[in-house]
Amino acid sequence: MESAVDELTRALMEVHREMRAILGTVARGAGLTAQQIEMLCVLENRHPSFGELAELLGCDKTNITGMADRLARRGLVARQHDPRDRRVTRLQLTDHGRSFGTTLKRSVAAAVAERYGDLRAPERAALAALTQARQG
Amino acid sequence: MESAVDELTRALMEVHREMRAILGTVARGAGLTAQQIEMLCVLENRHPSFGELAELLGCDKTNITGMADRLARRGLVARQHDPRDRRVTRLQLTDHGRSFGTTLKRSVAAAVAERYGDLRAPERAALAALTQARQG
DNA sequence: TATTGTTATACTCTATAACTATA
DNA sequence: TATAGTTATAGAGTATAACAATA
Repeated sequence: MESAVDELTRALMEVHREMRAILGTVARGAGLTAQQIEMLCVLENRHPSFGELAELLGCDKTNITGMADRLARRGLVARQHDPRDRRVTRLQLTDHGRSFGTTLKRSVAAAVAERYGDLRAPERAALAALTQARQG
Repeated sequence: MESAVDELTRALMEVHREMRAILGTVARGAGLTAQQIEMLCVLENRHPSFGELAELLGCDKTNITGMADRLARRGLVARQHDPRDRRVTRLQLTDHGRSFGTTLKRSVAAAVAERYGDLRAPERAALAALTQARQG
């Protein structure tokens, strides 16, 4: 018999894997990678430093330089120097990046609806609670 | 105001990103990659063909060859030829791979407990049901 | 001295196209 | 002819170590 935490872990792992497949498909169709879509989504409500981005994405800060370069080359993001600490660089969506991100989110939402659209209210509430509880 | 699907998508994206960070940290500590951990987890209850593995992991089948090679080199998985169709190869956990996977799952569960441990029982049950319902 | 972002390097993940073996 | 896995190739993600600029 499984403990409550093991059961929760198994469910979260499966959600993670299915979302990874969805993001990969959407990214492929848009000529991007899943990691790039994730970065665009993270930037939607934030203007983080490179170090903060690394922590948000769960990777080393040395990776952020190259990812930012590749997204900047496509005109989706732009570097912004922090005036209060000249060591710090922040990343921002461009207007193009923001509208492109909106299009991507619509594609992801369509795939989510197809895959999870038959969810009952309790499951949806649980998912919402999962992420909202941690913001307080 | 957000639609129900948009809200669900946002929650799933956030769960995905946080699980990605957790898996990355656990993988780093174990000298593996997040993708390798995912493959070991997928193999726990299945013995899929390479094509099925590609679909489960949301990537092209050409990637599976190299991933299987690298995990086999560490003695964690083993190829198995399907006797009914000699074109098909299936992948299996070795005994070592299974016990190693159990250790990894314990690390992931510990991180999940720390991050999501304040969830109430109803939310946990709903989340567990989230993925079980879809198997029927 | 410590921190932030960068560069150099090596390995892994990823998709596309072409290939071999089997059906 | 069609399908399963492989190989070759190129680009992207990843961590470690060393570095320049700033604090």
